[in-house]
Amino acid sequence: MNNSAKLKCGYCKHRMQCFFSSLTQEEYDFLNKNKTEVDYKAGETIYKQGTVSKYLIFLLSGMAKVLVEGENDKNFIIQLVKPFHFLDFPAIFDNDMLYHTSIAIEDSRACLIDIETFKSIVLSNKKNIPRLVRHYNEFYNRFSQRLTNVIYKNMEARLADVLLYLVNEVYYSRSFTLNISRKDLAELAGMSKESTSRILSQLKEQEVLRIQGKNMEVLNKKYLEQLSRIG
Amino acid sequence: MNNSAKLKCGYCKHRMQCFFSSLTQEEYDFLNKNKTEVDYKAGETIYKQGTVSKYLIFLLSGMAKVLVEGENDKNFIIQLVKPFHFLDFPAIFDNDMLYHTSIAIEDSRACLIDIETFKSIVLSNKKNIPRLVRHYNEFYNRFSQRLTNVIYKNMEARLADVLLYLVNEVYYSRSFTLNISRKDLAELAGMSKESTSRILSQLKEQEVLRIQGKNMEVLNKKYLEQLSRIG
DNA sequence: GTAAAAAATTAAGATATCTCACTTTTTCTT
DNA sequence: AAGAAAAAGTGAGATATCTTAATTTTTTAC
Repeated sequence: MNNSAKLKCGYCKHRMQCFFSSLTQEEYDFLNKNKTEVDYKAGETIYKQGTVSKYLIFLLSGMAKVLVEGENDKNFIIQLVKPFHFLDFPAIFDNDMLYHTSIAIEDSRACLIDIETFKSIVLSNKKNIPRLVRHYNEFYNRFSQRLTNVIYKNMEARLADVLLYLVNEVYYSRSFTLNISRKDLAELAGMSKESTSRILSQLKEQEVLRIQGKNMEVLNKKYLEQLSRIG
Repeated sequence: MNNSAKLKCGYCKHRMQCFFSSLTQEEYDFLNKNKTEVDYKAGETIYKQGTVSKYLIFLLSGMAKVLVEGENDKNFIIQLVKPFHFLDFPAIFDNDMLYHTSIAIEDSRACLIDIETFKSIVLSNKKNIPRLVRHYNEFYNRFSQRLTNVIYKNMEARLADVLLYLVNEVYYSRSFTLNISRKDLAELAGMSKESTSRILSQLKEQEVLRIQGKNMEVLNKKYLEQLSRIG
């Protein structure tokens, strides 16, 4: 990982998509003074679960996965993170711990925001509070969703959910080139990579998917939506 | 459910254990004017997942369970809530939705705090923010823990976790009288009630537990802790 | 461009967990 | 206090999912 020219948040054209969409000029200046930008190569670990962080990490380009590390190289991926979103949020105003691991999927650039700076910006103006609380709501909602999926759904339904997630929230298209491995797909669905392969083959057979290596196209999205509901 | 005399938060002897431990006298007065106290009988539903709430619900006495409702009467209990803690938190500053269902386990009394009042108290003084954020951290941490348990652990380990939870965080004693059913135990561990019964019998056989109906005693806590780790 | 390494696929047997059906115990109702 | 209803316990067979191992395809490195 190495540094290079920093973006100036106050002038950033992506500002409106970002958590920091409506700060004052002083707040932007303060933020800029207390952030670092860092590059990560695909496969590189951004942070490890159980460590204390000095930063809030915000993705600027590329893509990363946030996961729970289990034993025997068995992980569970909670989400794929895209630019202008935070990776896992540390326990601010508490022990600043990070509860998950994050790994770059593509070559990525992240903005590391000093936690104390973030806290003082949040506290400086009460209009920032609803924004922060909505962030927690989203997080909570996503987590709740993931938990429900794993508990109640069978493999077919879980994999259908993953495919729909890719179409609707990651690639925004029914046809895409995967930047994650089959093992990652498996870890998103919370099952073994062998079961993932087998179900993908079935879906290909049934002409629900077209698959050629990393290229995929969802031919029958309705069917996936049905699978997601009834398994 | 029926009302009766309201507690005055500002004079409540339990104030220091409560979320609202350090408000100003005006804030307490404002809070008191905009809350309702309601009684629930054991088994009564306090709120349903997917509904919008006008209140934050804070438990004053008794006990409640917060759960995800699945199909065919198959639920997953996220936590048991004790007095002076919030039940599931609605998505404030957003759609005010509740994502889980809550049911009273014992006859209980809850304080229903008007959401707008809560929001204005939170925004009125920045010293309230860290308290709120810590609440979200706790929630997130607990959820993360639950997800990990369900994904990585086998039945023995999950049930051991539930028993340790009861000892360490619910009854604060190695011997206790259960106020929840075997089905609830199963729904805490995320498994069928038959499997729960079977494993409890095994643990009794191995003299890890003493069981007489609703009375239980953990005889070998070390063993449960070991089970929780290695399954 | 070829060899080596890594990733993906496939099939078969192993295992964990669930479901169903039945019995026993406990709780509730009158 | 008796009978009915609900909850808990038990065993056997069914099922979903994983694991292992062997094969094929893709990627990487020189």
